[in-house]
Amino acid sequence: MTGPIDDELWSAVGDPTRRRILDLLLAGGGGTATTLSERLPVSRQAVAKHLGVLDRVGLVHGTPSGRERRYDVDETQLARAVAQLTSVGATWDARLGRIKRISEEIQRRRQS
Amino acid sequence: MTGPIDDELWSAVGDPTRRRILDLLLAGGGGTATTLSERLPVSRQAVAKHLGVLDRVGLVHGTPSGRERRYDVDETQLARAVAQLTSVGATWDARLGRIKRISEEIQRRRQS
DNA sequence: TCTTCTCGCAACTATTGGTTGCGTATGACT
DNA sequence: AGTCATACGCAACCAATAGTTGCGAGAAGA
Repeated sequence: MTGPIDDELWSAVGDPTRRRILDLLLAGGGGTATTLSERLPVSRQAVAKHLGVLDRVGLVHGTPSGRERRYDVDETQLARAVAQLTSVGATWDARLGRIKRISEEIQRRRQS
Repeated sequence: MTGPIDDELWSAVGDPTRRRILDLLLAGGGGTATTLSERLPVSRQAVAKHLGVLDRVGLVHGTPSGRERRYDVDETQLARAVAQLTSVGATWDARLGRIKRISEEIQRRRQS
């Protein structure tokens, strides 16, 4: 339904700093490495590196504007990532449910 | 609703190999480092390390049995992880929706 | 012009996911 | 019992990455 799982997308959103960067970009409607680093506990260069990997996997898009480079979230790609998160979650959930039903079944048989 | 986001849990399931290990444990009803490594493209020691971090964050539980150590999924903790995945996904989804509505609103105002 | 700000590049460190090799202990077989 | 096979754990090593600092360059503004 959601296509093959994209490991790059996962590891991109697997990093806590990158998740916070996405949060900030969503909340503030975009931003630069400098403005983002002011609200994060890491340096501007660290943020720039993260923006680089987010850009490479397509979750954000950076456009140079004068002496600064503004980054914005790619909504389509983020929606894709969200779909994959919920998809994997649903798969595990289903397996957990099946295991629970099976173990209950076994218990029932033992008691009879 | 789901409590604070647990970065350790996230980075635990952020690794593709660890996700596959969880898949295999769920599908096979547990396993050992050796049996898992037979179905994975990495060595037994790599799997053992991953099982170590999964154990530390509580997603699996290893019990020594004779000369082997069997690992099983902690269903409660995995359910917690799934809840966090879907929670973050839902948050992003909501923000995406809000942004879309706002941008549509702005477009509407421009046209009038 | 001169200053200031933001960016990008380079060097360096720590952590982590991966490997191989080896020693040890437990289970199995004769 | 004695031996063989197997599963594990530990250590050393390598590559990639998340982080740091320092510096040079280019655009904006006084």
